Amino acid sequence: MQKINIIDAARHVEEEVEIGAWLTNKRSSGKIAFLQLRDGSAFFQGVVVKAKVGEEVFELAKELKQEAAIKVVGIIHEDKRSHFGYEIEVTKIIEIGSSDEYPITPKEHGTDFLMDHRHLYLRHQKPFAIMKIRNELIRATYEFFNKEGFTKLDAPILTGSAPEGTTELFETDYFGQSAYLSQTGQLYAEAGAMAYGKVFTFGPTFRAEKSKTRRHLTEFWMIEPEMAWTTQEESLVIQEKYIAFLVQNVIDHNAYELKLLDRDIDILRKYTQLPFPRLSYDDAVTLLKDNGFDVEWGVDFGSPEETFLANHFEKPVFIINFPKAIKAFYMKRHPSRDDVVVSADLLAPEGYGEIIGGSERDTDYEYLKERIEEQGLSLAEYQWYLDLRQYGSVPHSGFGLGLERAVTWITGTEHIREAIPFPRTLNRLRP
RNA sequence: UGCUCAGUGGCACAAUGGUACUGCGUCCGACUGUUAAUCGGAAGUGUGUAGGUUCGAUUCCUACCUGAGCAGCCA
Repeated sequence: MQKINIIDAARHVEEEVEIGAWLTNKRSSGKIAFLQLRDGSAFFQGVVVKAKVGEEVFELAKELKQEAAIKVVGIIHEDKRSHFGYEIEVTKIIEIGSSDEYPITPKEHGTDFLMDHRHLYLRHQKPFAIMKIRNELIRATYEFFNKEGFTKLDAPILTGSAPEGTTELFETDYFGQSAYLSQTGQLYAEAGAMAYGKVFTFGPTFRAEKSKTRRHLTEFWMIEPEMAWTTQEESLVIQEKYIAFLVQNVIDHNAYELKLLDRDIDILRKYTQLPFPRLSYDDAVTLLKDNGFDVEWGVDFGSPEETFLANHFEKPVFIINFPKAIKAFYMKRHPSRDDVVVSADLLAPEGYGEIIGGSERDTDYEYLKERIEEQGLSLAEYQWYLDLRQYGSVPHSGFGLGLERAVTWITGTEHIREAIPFPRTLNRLRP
């Protein structure tokens, strides 16, 4: 007899199979019981008919508790009365691991309770669907960048200095000296681009900002591609192609999960249609003013502004060439203007905010040295970075995508803490 | 950090200045197609912490703790 996963049930119709599963819920009447099963691949139900299995098996079925681990033997049937379209007519049940007083009941629970039980909550349908889609985004990311000729180059997580200076960092002890958890791999990616042409980093990132919003985590995963011999315009084309590729792969591979989440595929399809609109920062300010926003040229946009801009276009939109004063020191000066840099943020629709930040990097040694000093950063700490401009400096561009922001947006989830297995936020370090 | 809101049995909620409703879960029973199944019965603990007002506080007041939402910061 064959052991199968639930997701493959369609290929085993009318066959007798064995499935290792957990019981998510159970309903029973006097002569028939429905066991709601999950095995990590999908969810479906087992039907236990007393007249067919006999007293003993039927009684066992009725005694099983929520989250009991069982081996189920039975015959797969196609059946429209099952949400999954298929179900298993159970002939035999073996209880492998019992369960008692499982805390997450079939009724609704509060966020705090569910996050306290995150280690168990991961078993349930919504986290299941989101984590499967997260996995697809990770898989598709590797596929995309490998296909495009990138080399994955890992940036260090422990660093000796603050790459962007301004942001708060987690500090830790490194054999008697201060070390910081990485808040970006960007500068290291630039070193990689000068070595291997096109590289991407993909790893955890830490921000000790006391942010308390649905878009922030203190620990999150970031994908940071960096490309030598590449202008910002060329980088934008890669960025939109990458985003469209991610969305398309989720549509192609996660129809089941999107259905569990009740996510509208037609909306997602719009996000695969290129190009994405590009709006200059100048024009964005004008557009916002025309729509009643109280903004002045030179300020960074807040969440309400970002939401308005992205919803205005119903697609992800690039906001290009931000004021120099509000952006990082390494961004390239605009060729004909002194007040803006060659940069772009990609704003996701539906209020999900900035999912990509990127720019062309300045290539000039003296200019970068000045800007590092201007921002009060330690020249000694950045000497290695300046070396990249001393030895064969070339035009190059890069960007960073926040994985959890992308997951939250594509899955249509309310809060970013749902987009990572064990979220770290201002008020949560456990489990 | 600021503003706003909230803290009641394992969970989710209700309530009046007079020691607390209901549902889920649990236990017992019924039911041949359920979809957070339904129906009948039972057990269980007690209003975040510390003060104050009051004959009496879950309710009113003060402080604190914890959490949530929003804002700032950013991905």
